[in-house]
Amino acid sequence: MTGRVEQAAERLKALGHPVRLAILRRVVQGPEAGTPAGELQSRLDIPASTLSHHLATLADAGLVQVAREGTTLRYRADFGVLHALTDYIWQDCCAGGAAEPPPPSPCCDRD
Amino acid sequence: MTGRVEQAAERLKALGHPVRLAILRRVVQGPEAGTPAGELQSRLDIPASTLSHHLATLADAGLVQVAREGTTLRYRADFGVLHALTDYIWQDCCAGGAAEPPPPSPCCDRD
DNA sequence: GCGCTATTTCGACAAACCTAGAATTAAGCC
DNA sequence: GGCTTAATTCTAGGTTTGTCGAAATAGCGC
Repeated sequence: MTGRVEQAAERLKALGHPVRLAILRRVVQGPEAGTPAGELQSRLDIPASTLSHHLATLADAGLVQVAREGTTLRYRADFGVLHALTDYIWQDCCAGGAAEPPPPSPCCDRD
Repeated sequence: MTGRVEQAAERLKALGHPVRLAILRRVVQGPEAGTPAGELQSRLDIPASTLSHHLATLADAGLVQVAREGTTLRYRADFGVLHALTDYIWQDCCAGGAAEPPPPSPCCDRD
């Protein structure tokens, strides 16, 4: 069983790489149905195997989800997980600190 | 020169470790003047050298600040940096996505 | 200066990560 | 089945990380 702290750490680590941050940005700005891996590859101009590796890291962390559509795989961001992560930082990690946390994101309740 | 993406990635990576997350939590919950390294060490029960290594990682990333007080070093969280980081995720990385970002933290404007 | 305490730096080792070319699987089409 | 495209998995390399004991540094009091 993976604890909450470990899960948050895994997700933060997954975000902690410039290429993966760039990937996520592209995925977020892409269509809601998901962005094909090939499109990410041509846009970011990195080898397909390297991209695939980073995508797997993001997917393993639960930050993005995959869906097959014929031969192409579409990746889309999981905003719920992303939200839970930033919430975690302020609610579970930094609660009780000297600074007021930001509001617990009452907006953005998709899924 | 380190770009904004690289900086955000470095900070996220620094957060992406269970022990460092635990350290940060302790530091946040400690006194505003900072928590001595020795107290962190006894509370978390990890070797001093290991702790020091993680503290250096957090400090290099700018997430915590150090201040000497006699022979003890006090570590305290930099909430401004922490805030800028969570804001970055939603404003610079995930802007324009399908989900509404959380409000750009109108509260908590310390620093 | 000497001793004492708090903390870091050094050194070494194993484990994990990043990169990317080559080989492989998956799906569709003829 | 064979061909083509899309993407992953395999394999291998060099680099970075995590851990921790031992040694070194920093500050204080005598």
